[in-house]
Amino acid sequence: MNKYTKAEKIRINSVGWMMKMISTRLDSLIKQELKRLGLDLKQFGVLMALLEEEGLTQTEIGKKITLPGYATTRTIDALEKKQLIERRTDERSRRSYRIYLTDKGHATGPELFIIINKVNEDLLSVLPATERKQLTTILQKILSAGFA
Amino acid sequence: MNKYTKAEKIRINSVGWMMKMISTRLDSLIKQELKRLGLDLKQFGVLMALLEEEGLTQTEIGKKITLPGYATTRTIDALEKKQLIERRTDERSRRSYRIYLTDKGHATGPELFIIINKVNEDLLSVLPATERKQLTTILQKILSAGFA
DNA sequence: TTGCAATTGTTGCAAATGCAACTTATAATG
DNA sequence: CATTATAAGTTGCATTTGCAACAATTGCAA
Repeated sequence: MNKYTKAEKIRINSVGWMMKMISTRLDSLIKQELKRLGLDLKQFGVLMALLEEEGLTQTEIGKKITLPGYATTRTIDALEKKQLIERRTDERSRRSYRIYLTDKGHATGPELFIIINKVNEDLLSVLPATERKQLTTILQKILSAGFA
Repeated sequence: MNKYTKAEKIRINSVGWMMKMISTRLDSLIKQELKRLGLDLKQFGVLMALLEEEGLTQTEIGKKITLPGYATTRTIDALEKKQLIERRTDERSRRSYRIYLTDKGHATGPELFIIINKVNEDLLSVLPATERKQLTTILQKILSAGFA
């Protein structure tokens, strides 16, 4: 017979389970780093989306970072109150806003990039370059196939 | 110059970011599947931990699935109310419980395994066997190195 | 042994979350 | 056009969450 129970085999071999474990840890690390900027994970996500492309609607932002509408609204409320972003009227449609970073918002960019790089380095530190590349390629493949 | 902004490069190349994206999607898929069992993600985690090994203390369960103490308490409260698990006194220590699955709890095992397998299959469907193996190996390496 | 520190688990309460309903605006259809 | 459907965004409210304080027990060290 086998020295593992069924559940143990699953935990050890399940890519999904392992990804969730790692992701939980990533959240915790990032949250920790964000604390000194006074930001939370959602705000971080919205800022990253806008650093990538400004002038998005709220819905577009939500899609990009997988955030439901009501949460996007509230996160943008919070970021606007901190004066990191601003809602501008969309001249093509009166029911949507176009979201832009303020100068203060742009200034957070470098700090956020540092956090991401630091966390990625932590995550990948045990892997040689070959495996880092393999992992990157594989994840890109999964995502570009429409998963998430 | 480069056709990508800095943030876009990060999003595309960041292993951490991609993992978080995928993990969010995994949560959503699993949550969806769990709905018909009347369970949430935390309860799912606790049950998986116990299917792997019974008789753990609450703290041990929390460590295994990365759940803080207060959440473990409440999740176990809920599972006990559903009669899927039971708290037994620990004869070695009067401040901790040993948690066991009930018959009803054991019976959920196969259903949970099916969910995991299904979600994993979705996740990996675009990858050939070689890459599946690579990914598994790499993730195991990261985790066994103490990340998470 | 006694006193202090650490562990285990629980809980009150404020804050965050998620659902569903809602408003307003645009698109589509006859 | 008028009507209906869809989309964008907001919000009330109940539930869930997370922090911090707590009680109870055990470990440790003087």
